[in-house]
This record gives sequence, C-alpha cells and structure tokens, in this order.
Amino acid sequence: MSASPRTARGVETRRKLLAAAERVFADHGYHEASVSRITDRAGVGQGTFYLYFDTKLDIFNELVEDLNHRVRQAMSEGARGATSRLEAERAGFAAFFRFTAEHPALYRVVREAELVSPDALRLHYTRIVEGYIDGLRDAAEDGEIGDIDPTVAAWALMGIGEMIGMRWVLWGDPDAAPGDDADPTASGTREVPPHVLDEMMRFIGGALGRPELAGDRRDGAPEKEES
Amino acid sequence: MSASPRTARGVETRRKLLAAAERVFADHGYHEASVSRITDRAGVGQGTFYLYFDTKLDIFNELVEDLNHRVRQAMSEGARGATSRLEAERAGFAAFFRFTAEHPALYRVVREAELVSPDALRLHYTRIVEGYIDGLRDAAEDGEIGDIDPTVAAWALMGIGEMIGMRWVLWGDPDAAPGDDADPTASGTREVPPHVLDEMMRFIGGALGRPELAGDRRDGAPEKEES
Amino acid sequence: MSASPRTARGVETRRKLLAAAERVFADHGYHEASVSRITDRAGVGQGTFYLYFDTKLDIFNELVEDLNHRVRQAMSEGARGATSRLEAERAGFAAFFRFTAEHPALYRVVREAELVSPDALRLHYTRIVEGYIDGLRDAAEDGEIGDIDPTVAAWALMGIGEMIGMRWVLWGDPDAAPGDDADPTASGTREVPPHVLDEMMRFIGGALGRPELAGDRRDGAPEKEES
Amino acid sequence: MSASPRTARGVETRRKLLAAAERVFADHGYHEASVSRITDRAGVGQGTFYLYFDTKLDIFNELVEDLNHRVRQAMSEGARGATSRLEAERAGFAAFFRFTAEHPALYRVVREAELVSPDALRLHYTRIVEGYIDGLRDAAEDGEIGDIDPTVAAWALMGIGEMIGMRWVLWGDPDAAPGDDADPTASGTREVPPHVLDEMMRFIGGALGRPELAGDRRDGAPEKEES
DNA sequence: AATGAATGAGTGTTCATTCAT
DNA sequence: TATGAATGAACACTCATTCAT
Repeated sequence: MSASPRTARGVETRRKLLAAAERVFADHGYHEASVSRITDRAGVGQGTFYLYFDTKLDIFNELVEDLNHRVRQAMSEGARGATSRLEAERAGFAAFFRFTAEHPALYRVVREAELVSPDALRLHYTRIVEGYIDGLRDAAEDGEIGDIDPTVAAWALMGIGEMIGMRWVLWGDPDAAPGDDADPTASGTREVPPHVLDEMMRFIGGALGRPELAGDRRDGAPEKEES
Repeated sequence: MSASPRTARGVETRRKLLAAAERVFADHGYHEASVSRITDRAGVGQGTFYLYFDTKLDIFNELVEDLNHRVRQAMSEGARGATSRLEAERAGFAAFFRFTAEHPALYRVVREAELVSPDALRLHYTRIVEGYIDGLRDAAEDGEIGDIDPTVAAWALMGIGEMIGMRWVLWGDPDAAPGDDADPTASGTREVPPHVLDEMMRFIGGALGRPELAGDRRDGAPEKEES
Repeated sequence: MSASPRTARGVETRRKLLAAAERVFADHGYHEASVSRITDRAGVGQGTFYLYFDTKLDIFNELVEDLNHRVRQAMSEGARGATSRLEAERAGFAAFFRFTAEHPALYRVVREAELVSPDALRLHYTRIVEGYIDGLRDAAEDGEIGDIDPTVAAWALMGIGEMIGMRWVLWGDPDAAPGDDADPTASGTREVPPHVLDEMMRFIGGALGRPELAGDRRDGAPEKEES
Repeated sequence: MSASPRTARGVETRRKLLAAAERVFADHGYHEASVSRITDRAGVGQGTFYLYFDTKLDIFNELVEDLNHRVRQAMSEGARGATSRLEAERAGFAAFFRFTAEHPALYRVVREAELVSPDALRLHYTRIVEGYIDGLRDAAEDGEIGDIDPTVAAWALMGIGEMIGMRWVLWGDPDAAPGDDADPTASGTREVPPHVLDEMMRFIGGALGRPELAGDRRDGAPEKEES
C-alpha cells in the first residue's frame, strides 16, 4: 500500500514524518505515541502517513534501523584515530554516551523494541556487537589483549555500556532517589562523570587481560604504584 | 478502593490474579496485556480484579516488586556456600540465568517497566546492584579483588548479566537468525552454555583484578602466579 | 427483599445508613453517590445495605420524603406565632432559607430528583405548596390579602423561594463570577442578606394585594393605588 | 483533540450530533444519556463523536449554552411590540412557556446542569435574569412600576416562571396524580392554561407595584384601574 | 500527493446487585 | 443480622486504519 515517494515533495514529506516520529516515540514510547500525534507534529494530514508507511510498526522499525546506523557511526567516528584497542573502546563508549545523552530516544525506543519488534532489537544489538567482535579479534591477533572469547566479551561490553548509560546518562544524578525524576523526558542530557568512565575502563581493561593498559591502581601490578 | 482480602477465599483469588498477571504480562507485555485477559486466565470476573488492585499499573508494580524479591533470593541462595567472591559471583549469575530461563517474565516485564513505571525499574536494578556493591566491598577489604570502584563495577556486572542473559537465555541458539524465533513465549527455556559462562567469568575475573582466580588461558599469565 | 428491622440493632443500622446516604447524596448527587460509599460512611458492610433497602433509588426516595417532612416542619415552626399572613410568610421563608443553608442537600437532592424520581419531586413540591394554599385561603377569607388565586400564588411563592434560595444561599456572594465557587459542597452556609429578604417580602406583599403590609417605599401610593 | 469541522460534511455531522444530543439528554438526562445512544441516534460511529467534542460534558455545555440563546431569543421576540413592561413580561412568559412546551429539554437539561456543570447553570439563569433586570430598571425610570429592587425582583420572576412552567407545562394536568405521567418524554406539549397565566400576571403586577395595570379583581380596587 | 472524515473494536474502570457464609 | 466476595453489563474514551474527495 505504501510507496516510495516519487517526487521531491514526497521525499520531503516522508522525511518530516520520520523526524516527527523520532520525537514522538522518544517522548512517549511506542504505545503512547499515536499516528495522529506524529502527523500533527509533522504538520501533515493523518491520511498522509499511510502514503509512506504501511503501519505504525513500520515507521518504528525504520526508526530503530536508522538510530542503529547513527549510533554506530557516532561510535566509529569517536574511535577513529585511537592508537590502541582500549583507547578505541574508551572513545567508542564516550561517543555512545554522548549520543545517548543527545538522543535519549535511543534507549527508550530500542528497549521498548524488545516487545514491539523483537527482530529489530536483535538486529540492533547484533550489529553493534559485531563491530566489537571484529575489533576484539584484531586486537587479540595483535597481542593487544588477552585471548578472551571475543563474542562473549563483546556482549559483555554491550551490556556494560547499556547499563552504565542507563544509570548515569538517563537517570542522571546518582543520589536522586527513585521518584525524584519521574518525568522520563526530562533527564536526557546528563553526562557520565569522568571518574565513572575511568573506572569503567579500568574494569574493561582488566577484563580484556590488559589491566596495565587501562591505567591502574591495581594491587598486583608490578611497576606503577604500591611497589 | 482496592483492599486486602479479609478471607481465605479472597487471599486465594488475589493470588490467582497475580499468577495470571505474571503469565499474561510475560506473554504479551504490559500494553497488550488487558485486564480482561488477566481475569479470564485467573478464571474470575472482570470486576473482581478491582477488588484487589486499583489499576492495571498497580498489579504490574506489585509483580515487578515480587519478581525482584524472587530473583534476589534465587541469586543469594545460589551463591550461598561459595568460598570466594568470584565463586559467589559465578553461582549468583548461574542462578540468575536459571531464574530467567524459568521466568522469562522477568526480562520482559522489567524492561518494559522502564516506560511504564520508571521507578519500579530503578528500584529493581538498584536493589540488585546494592547486593553486588556490598559483596564487592567485602571482597576488596579481604584483598580478594582489586580496588576497583564497587559502584561502577556493580553496575557493569548488572549490565553483563542482563545482556548475556538476553543473548543466551532469551534468544537462545546463538546461530538462530533474527526472525526464526519471533514468538516470545517459545524461547524461555534455554541455558547459558557452559563455555559462555566460563568466558564471562574470566572476563569478570580480569575486570575485578583477579584474572588468575577465574581460571585462565590468558597470554601474559604463563603459569598463574600466586603459587 | 428488604425488610423493616426487627431488633434495636437493626433500627440503629438502618438509621446509620440513612444518615450516611444524606451526606453522600448531598456531597455527590445521586449518580456519583455509590452504595459502597454510603455503606463505607455508615461503617457497615456493603451487603448490609440490601437488608434495609431494595435499591439505591429506594433510599433516595425515602430521603427526599424525610427532607420534605423536615423542611415543612422547620417552616411551620418558623411561622408559628406570626400575627399576619405576610408575617407568617416571611418567617416561613426565613426558616426555609435557614434550613437550606444548613442542609444544602435539600436543594441538590430535590432538584436531582426531577430526573431520578419524578414522583418524589412532585410530591415534595406539592406538599409544600398545599401548605401555602391553605394559608393563603385562610388569609383571603380573613380579608388579609387580595383575592388572588391561591393555587397559582402558592406555586409562584414556591418558585420565588427556590430561586432566591438558590441564588443567595447556595451560590452565596452575589458578585462571585461563575467559576469562582465551582465546588458545590463548599457553598452551603450563606444567608440571604436582610435587604434581599425585605425586598422579596415587599414583592410578595404587593403580589398578594397588600403592599402596605409588607412595609413600603412605593412611589406615590400613600394608601393604595393612585386614585 | 476535538476540532471544528473543516468541510461541509463535517459541519453537517456536528449538527446531527448536537440535535441527537438534545433529544437524548432531554429524554434521559445527562447520566443516562450515553455517548453511544447519541451517536446511534445521529447515525454515526461512536468514534465520530470525539471528532467534534472532547467529552460528553462538552456537548452538554454547548447544548445548555445553545438552549440559553434560543430561549432568550424566543422571549425577546415574544415581548417585541409590547407597549408596557407588564405586557412585555406577559408576552415574555408566554414565549417562555411555549418554548418549554416545545423543548422540554430546556428544563431537564438545565436543572440537571446544577450538578453536572454548575457554571453552565449559573450562566444560564444569570443571563436571563440580566434581561429582566434591564427591563425592570427601564420600567422603573419611566414610572411604570414601583421602586422595587430590580435584582431581587428579577430573580423572583425567574423563579415564578420556572415553577409555573414546571407545574403546568411539564407536569401538565393539574389533577394528574403523581405517577400517572411518569414517562418524562410524554408530557412536553402542555400549555399553561389562560387563567393561570392571568393570575400569574396579576400576582406579578401587584408585586411590581402596579396591580391596576395587570387587570384585577382585587379587593381594595372597587372598579378597576385608573379610570 | 494530500487530507479530513469516519469507523468500530478495544481499553481500563465502575457499580448496583446477589450470594455464600 | 451482617458481611466481604463476586459479578458482568455498562460506560467514556482512544486509535490504527480506510476512504472519498
């Protein structure tokens, strides 16, 4: 039923719908977001929506796909120029957290995807993880990290990033009691504090078999302090 | 409006409703789960629901709370008897994965809670993390692990468990292509393969500054030290 | 199904239910008043209600009946001892307004009765009007008032009392703009200002053919009309 | 959410809904009138209602407003051409009773408004009363009536009209016992008998200080007016 | 290409009433 | 006499989707 736009005007309308949908999904989640809210924000008639998308799920999936591209691009751009795997990892995480802070939609939309469109979620995570796996494999070949299983490690890294991002970016102030910040749209602009990022990288560095590369205060580390 | 049951019959009805709700939420998620589906499955009239719960959100929150208790109990029971922090960690994760496999509701309900009842989600994660933090602090005092920041580490562990659990328990077969397993109710009985658990623990062991305790094949650790 | 109470305890319970119903109907109106609210306020179980009343409409009708008795008693007590019809009228109205101020339920319940139980409403008004008619007839025989049709006059008096009561007792401050006092339960304690009562009685005095008896400032009419 | 119709079709649909609502509210009152009954009678889908009205209360308020305009227009049209205040009053009342007979909804809807939408009720009465007040003030300046307080008199007139209208128009036959006419839809076509209108106007004429202008059989007025 | 109108199945929730104890 | 449990029909309202223009 829906079709690709054939005119410049159509292309523009489709774009407006996607942009509006990102805002609306981010603000309200999938279920509370109504097609009419999307078309309202896009400034088009309700029927116009179905010119470009078959269903509400359709535009949602496209949006998840799009966010996936953008976050991966942000991460690899962030990591570009890093001179070691861990440096790349750190830069990638930093980019990921920055992206999350700027687009809290990512978290919300993606996590909601689990129930709404499980395939979209799997694809999203899988693609990011694949990037990790490749990087880890290269680093292992170069002896840069230990011989940890890259698949398991990649999923673990994914989980760390997700949870730290949720905790420090989405929730914000560590001391905020639950309930202090109930408005989900209000909390999307925090940063991961530097020491948290440091500790997280030390954690990851150790995990990957190169504690000394992550900077350290680690007990059994031969040269560095304590000695 | 809702009240606690005052008779045995009422207690039983309330229990049936909670059990039904767990099933229905797990199968369909919060939004697709309708009160009438819950009451149907519980075998009671629709109005009966409101004798014991004020709103649909109410029973959802109670369920999240309940699941939180149960998973934490499962984890600490699993970890009981461990002789080291890492052993406890491993046993705790194993218990967590087992619980997840038996109650896929946990994942689905909890993750959806983010949009439906953010406080419930935060409380859930925070409580589990607090358990981690205590354990890590004790272990650090005993010199069992490195001096990693316990809060950051705890959230990282939480994320690892979540993601590994999602990947290997909920999704099941690593090679299953997305789309092969779209029915969310069909995939709740997998186990985390032993080697994945092993690798995960090596990852965590390294992260916590005691790679050698986690068992290893690590490059830079020729024949364990510590001897 | 319902029965008269056979024990002192039952009499008491029935009384509690009626008292609770008056409060609840007054506060919420017929439709918003639920049986459970009534039983809650009465401090009895929900089922107990149906021991004494067949339906919600039943207790409502009984309440209207009861209020009717009470307001008529208040009015005739107020009027007792008056030495002329107009004095009696004034005292009766004053009593009526006082009763209204103390029991705003009267107005609300009675007016709602029009749709809920039209018979109850008619009976209520008719009974009060019959009292007026009798009084007017007597007064006419005594030459105390003009020979106005007592039935029409009685209904007119009823209407005047109702409207003045609504305007000055229920609504309160004459200058309050609509909306300033939207809470219907908050405005039941006003009084009809003395000059309003005075003017009203002058109006009625003239209507009944005895302007001079009502006190007057009437234009050029030292002793009746114009001549 | 609701919007003004943008096409002729929409205008027509909205009109049908209002007309249906007037019938349904008049027949059943606010609470028994369900949106689905309204849409059924209008011959549109249930959802269509919410295209033009936000809530059931919304259309109710609009209806009260509309009825207020119409009754005031009917009254001033009825009074147009009267050569004295009392003549105008009589014509106005006659128009009011005629309108009531043709639109019994007025009474029912407006009286129920007291509980449903108190502001609407106050506005309704206040607007009519303001018309009375203006007329009375003019008449007083012209010496046409006594110097009665116009505000109090206006509310009194409002009450008289309401009550006489209820008694003779809505209830119909004076001798009908309560219960004979329980169907509220069946009684909307009566007229106020001429002698009742006559007596009512004599009552009012006396009240306003000009008994002789209202026609009379008054004791102290041996051979009619003015001569 | 665009749109406003229309729909009807579906939602969470309420409540007068019945009944077993 | 008293009650808490249970019910199911009913309600106001929402929304993804279709369609005529």
